[in-house]
Amino acid sequence: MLLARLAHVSATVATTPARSQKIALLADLFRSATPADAPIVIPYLAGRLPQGRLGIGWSLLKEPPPPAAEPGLTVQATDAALTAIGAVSGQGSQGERKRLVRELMGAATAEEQRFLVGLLTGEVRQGALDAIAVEGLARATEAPPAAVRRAVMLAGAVTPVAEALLARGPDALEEFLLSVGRPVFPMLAQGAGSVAEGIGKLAGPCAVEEKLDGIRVQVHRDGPDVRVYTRTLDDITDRLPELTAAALELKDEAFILDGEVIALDGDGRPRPFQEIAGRVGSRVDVAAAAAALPVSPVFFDVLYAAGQDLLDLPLAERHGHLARLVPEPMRVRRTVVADPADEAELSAAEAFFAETLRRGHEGIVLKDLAAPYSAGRRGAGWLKVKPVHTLDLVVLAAEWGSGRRTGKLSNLHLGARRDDGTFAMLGKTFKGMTDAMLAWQTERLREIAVGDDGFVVTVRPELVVEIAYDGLQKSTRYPAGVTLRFARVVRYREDKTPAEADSVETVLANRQP
DNA sequence: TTCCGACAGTGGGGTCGCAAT
DNA sequence: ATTGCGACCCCACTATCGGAA
Repeated sequence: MLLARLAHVSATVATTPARSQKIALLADLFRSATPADAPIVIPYLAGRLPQGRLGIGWSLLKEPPPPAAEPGLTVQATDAALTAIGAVSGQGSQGERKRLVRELMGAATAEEQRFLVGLLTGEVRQGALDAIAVEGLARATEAPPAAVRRAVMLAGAVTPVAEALLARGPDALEEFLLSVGRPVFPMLAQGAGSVAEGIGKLAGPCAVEEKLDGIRVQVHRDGPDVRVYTRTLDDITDRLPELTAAALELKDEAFILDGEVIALDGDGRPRPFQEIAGRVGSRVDVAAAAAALPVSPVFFDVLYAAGQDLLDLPLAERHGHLARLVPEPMRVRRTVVADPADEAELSAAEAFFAETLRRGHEGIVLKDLAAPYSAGRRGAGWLKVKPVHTLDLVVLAAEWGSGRRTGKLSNLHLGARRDDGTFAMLGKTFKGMTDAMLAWQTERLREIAVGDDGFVVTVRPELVVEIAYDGLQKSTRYPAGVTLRFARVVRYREDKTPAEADSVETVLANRQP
């Protein structure tokens, strides 16, 4: 198959708003893929490379060679070229990689170049990624969509499922069972505004668990063999020897556990997320990193134990297995609300939330005790509740948006007031704005603009905006030495002048101990 | 007919490792 | 030694489609 065909379908999908139509377009393409093309075509149309990330970013792609006039690249030749690029490494490799990338891009037509840039940077922006591609695969192979989705979640990737389906038809889905050693996509939580709101939404018996601010891990043990995976199913076993040791201490021979890795002070308080992320990211000298910051796993779910797949069991039963398998200090703290209509239980849940924050943790997760483990879904069965802080900050500048925000001023630079009347930038945000706010702020900011370099529009510091954020983190980038975590716009405060905005002192005083 | 679940898009900061400067 | 880039950790929020209610 020619790459031109994929690129054209991708471009068509991008301009088609209806999801049903996107699925039909993808299914058509998948049906005409040969067995050799399919393992390439399907991930490509899901916005993924079969090789995973290749270390090619904007810097290697920003000045493409002139496009080819006629399409000649096949899908398989493209895949072979990318595999070759991925294999180049070591001193002086950047020049060779650049040459190979230019060679590939030079063989591509303009439409193919656009597609390749999206694919290589991970931004295909066709309004269809994994989920829609999986629907298209189901349509093309006449397999039940729900069964295909489940197989993909259990396989941890689309490609093996696609290959099996195309080779052997819908019956092949039965091969995709939960198995120890093969990671599955973890279940995720949705947000809730408050404890009461979350419990109300679940509308049934629920667990209230501490939400720990670390790195999500899935730990597999099969006899002496232990593997540790991240949320995106990267294998990080070698970076966290403590987890292998912990898993081998448990009495069962085979299990899959879901949990969080954190680090604790001598007095039991959690270390900041940044430190744990640094530890988990350290690959070169693991022993030194482990000595400097030992980490502990805290488990909250079990997917496989006692020789069985537990995914479809209700949480209440899975937790029974967890409690049997994992000793209490290695389990997340929790309480249970048996009757959401019981005022006393509700206030106990509120008290648990407050206590969790006092202990220095991020928040809580409310979990429906009847819900199965929905691998890979941001299911309604788990709801996270975190405290929200707000500040009134001054807009210092704004960046021109991209994609559907092209032509709109989008990403705001936020400043806190200093005593001398200047402002200290605390970070940026593009979140929380409706289309109407985006249009309004574009107009308003242009009125007070003092400069535009084509990327950033600097403005007179006159507009005050209320910003919600999850907390402060240390920063070397911003002048106050801190930045806002997960900042988002709540509303503009046209009733406030910059002189009434929050000061740097106020921000630092609110810092968590 | 209205409501709501699931997706995709639009980017945020930090940290590590690697290659180039 | 320092700098820039890319991968991957954490992530919030809005708009939209289409099935559920």
